[in-house]
Amino acid sequence: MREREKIRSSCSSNSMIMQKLYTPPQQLSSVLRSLESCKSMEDLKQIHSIVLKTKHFQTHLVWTKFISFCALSPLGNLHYAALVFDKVDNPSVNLYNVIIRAFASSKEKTSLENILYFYCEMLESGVIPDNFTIPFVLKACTKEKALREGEIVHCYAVKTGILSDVYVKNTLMRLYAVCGLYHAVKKLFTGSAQRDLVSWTTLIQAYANTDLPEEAVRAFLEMVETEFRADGKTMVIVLSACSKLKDLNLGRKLHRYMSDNKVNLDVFVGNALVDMYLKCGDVDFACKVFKEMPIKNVVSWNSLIAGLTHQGKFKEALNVFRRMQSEGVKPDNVTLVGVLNSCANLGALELGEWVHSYIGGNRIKPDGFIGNALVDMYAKCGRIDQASEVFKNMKRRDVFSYTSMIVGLAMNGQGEKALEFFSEMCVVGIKPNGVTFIGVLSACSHAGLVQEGKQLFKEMSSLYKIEPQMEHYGCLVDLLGRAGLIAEAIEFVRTMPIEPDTFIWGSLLGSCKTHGELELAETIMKKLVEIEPDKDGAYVVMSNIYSSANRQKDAIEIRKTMKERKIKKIPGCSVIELDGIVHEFRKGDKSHLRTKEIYSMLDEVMNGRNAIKNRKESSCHCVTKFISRVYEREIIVRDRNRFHHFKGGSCSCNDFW
DNA sequence: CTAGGGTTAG
Repeated sequence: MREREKIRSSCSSNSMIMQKLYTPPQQLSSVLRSLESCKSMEDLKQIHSIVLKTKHFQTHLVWTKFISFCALSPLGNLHYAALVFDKVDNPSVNLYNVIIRAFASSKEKTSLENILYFYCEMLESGVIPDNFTIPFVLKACTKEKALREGEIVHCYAVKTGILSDVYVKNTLMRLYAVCGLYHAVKKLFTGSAQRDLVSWTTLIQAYANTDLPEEAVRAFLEMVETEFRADGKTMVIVLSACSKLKDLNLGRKLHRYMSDNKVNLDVFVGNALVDMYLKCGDVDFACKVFKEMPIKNVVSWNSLIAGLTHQGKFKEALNVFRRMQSEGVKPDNVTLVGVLNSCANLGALELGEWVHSYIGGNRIKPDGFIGNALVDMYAKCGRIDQASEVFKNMKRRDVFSYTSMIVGLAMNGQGEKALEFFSEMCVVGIKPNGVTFIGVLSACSHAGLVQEGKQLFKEMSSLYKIEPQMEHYGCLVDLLGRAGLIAEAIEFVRTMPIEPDTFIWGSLLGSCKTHGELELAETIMKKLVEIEPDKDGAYVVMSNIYSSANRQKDAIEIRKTMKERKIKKIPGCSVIELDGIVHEFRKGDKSHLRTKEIYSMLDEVMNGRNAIKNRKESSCHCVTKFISRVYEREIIVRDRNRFHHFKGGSCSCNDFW
C-alpha cells in the first residue's frame, strides 16, 4: 500500500499515464500522443523511461518531439532536455534548432555558453546551420552583448550567403543596435535588398540607443513616407526618442499618427505615451492618457510617478502613489525610488521612513538605486545620521551614494564632514563627477573653507578632468562672496570663460546684502534687471538692502517701480508634512481646512515677538529662531539650498543663508 | 520552430 502511494505521488494524478506505466504502449504514435497529454515533469520522465526501455521507440521523430516538449514547455526542464539531446546520435538541424531556441529564450545566465557549445558541435559534425539557427544564436549574443561571438556568426552568414535572409539580417542588426554600433546597423540596412518593418524599427532603435533621437525620428518619418506603416512596437521606440527630445509638438504629431493609422493602444504604447507627455512637459495630457488606458501595469504607474517627480510635481507624484496603493497594485523598486525621490524633495520624512520599513518588510535589499535613493531622502530630510546608517550598510557604494552623502552633509552645515567623505571616495577609487563637485564646493562655501574651495575648484579640471559648468562657477562666486572677498568674486566673474547667468549675479547680490556693499549692489541689480526684466528677485533683494541701510525712501521707490512695471512678488511657499500628508502654505493663503486655528496661533506668536520690541529683523529666519527659544522646540527647516536646525534661539547655519 | 517595445538615483 505504501509503495503504491509512493508511485502515485511521484506521478501526477493523470490516470492515463498511470495506465501506460503498467501497460507500455506498443505503437509509436501512442507514445507521441501521451507526450501531448503530459501534465508535469514527472509524466515526462515516465515517458522517457518507456522510450528508453523499448528500442523501436528510439527514433529521431520521438527524440525531437520529446526534447522540444521538455525544453520549451513551461512544465519541462531545459537541462534535462539538454542531457537527453547529448544521447541522440547524429542530431538533425531541426533538433539543434530546438535546443538552441530553448536556450536563447531562457533566462539562464549560461545560455550563451550552452548555445555556442551546440553551435560549434553542429559545425564540427557537418550539420549546416540554417535560416532558423542563426537568428537563435544571434538572439543569445544580443542578450549578453557578446559582440565578438556575434561577429563570428556574421562572418559565417556572409560566407554562406545566408545573410540575405531577412530574419538573419534583422537579428544581426539588432545585435549591433543593442551594442550601440549604429554605423554597422546602417550599413546592413542600406546594403539590404529586402527590408521590412522590423528592419526599419531596428534602425530607428539603433539611433535612439546611441543618443541620436533626432536621427531616430528622421528615419521614422522617412519610413512612413516611403515604405511602411508603423505598428505599436515602432511607435514605442519613436515615442521614447521624442521624450528624449522633449519636443511636445512632435509628440502630439506622433499621437495623431497613431490614431489616424489605428495603431493598437496596448499597455506598452500607453506607457510610452504617458512617459512622452510627461517628459515633454504636458502633465495634464499624460494624466488623461493614463486615466484612459484600458490595461495598466506597474510600469504605467512607475512612468507616471517617476515622470511627475521629474517635472517637480512631487506632491502629485505621492498622490498617484497613494492611489496605486488603494488600487492594490504592488510597488516595485522603480516605484519606490520615485516615491523616495519625491519624499526627498518635499522633505516628507514620515512617508520616506514608511518606504524604508516597507523595503525591510519585503526583504528588498537597500542597495543600488534603492540604497542611494534612501541615503538621498534621509540626507535631504535633514536626517544625516540615518543617511549615513543606510550608507554604511550598503554592500556596494558608487559615485551616487557618495555624492548624496556629500551634498546632504553640505546642506546640513557639516562642511568638514562632507570633505572627509570626498577624500574617502577618492581613496577607495570612486571617481567624482560634476555633481560631486557641486556638493564639495558648496560644503566649502558653507563652512567658510575658502582656500580648500579654491584648491578643489582648480583640481576639478586639472586632476579630475571635469570641465566646470555654470553651477561650479556659481559655487565659487558664492564661496568668495560669502567670505566677504567681494572684489575677488567680481574679478572671478569677469574672467570666467562663460557668460555669467542670473544665478551668479544673484549670488553676488546676496553677498553685497550680507556685507553691506550698497553701491556694488546697485550696479548688479541693474545688470540683473537687464537680463530678466520681469523677475521679482533682484527688486526684492535690493529693496531689502535699502531697508537695512536705513534708506526707506529708496526701498519704497523700488517697490513703486515694481508696481509700475507690473512685477508681482511671487509668494513663497512653505511645505510641512504631518502624518504622511503634505500641507502647503502661501502668504495670505486661507485654503487650509484649519486656517482659523493656524492664524490664531500665528497671531499669538507674533504678539509675543512684538512684546519684546525687536521687530527690526522680521525675516522668517529670525522669527523661527524666536519660536525655537520661546516655545522650546527643536525645529528643522529646509530652504532652497540648505537645512537649518533651530534650537534655543540659534541656528546651525550660523546665520549664513 | 525564427526578429523589434516602456519606467530607475545625484
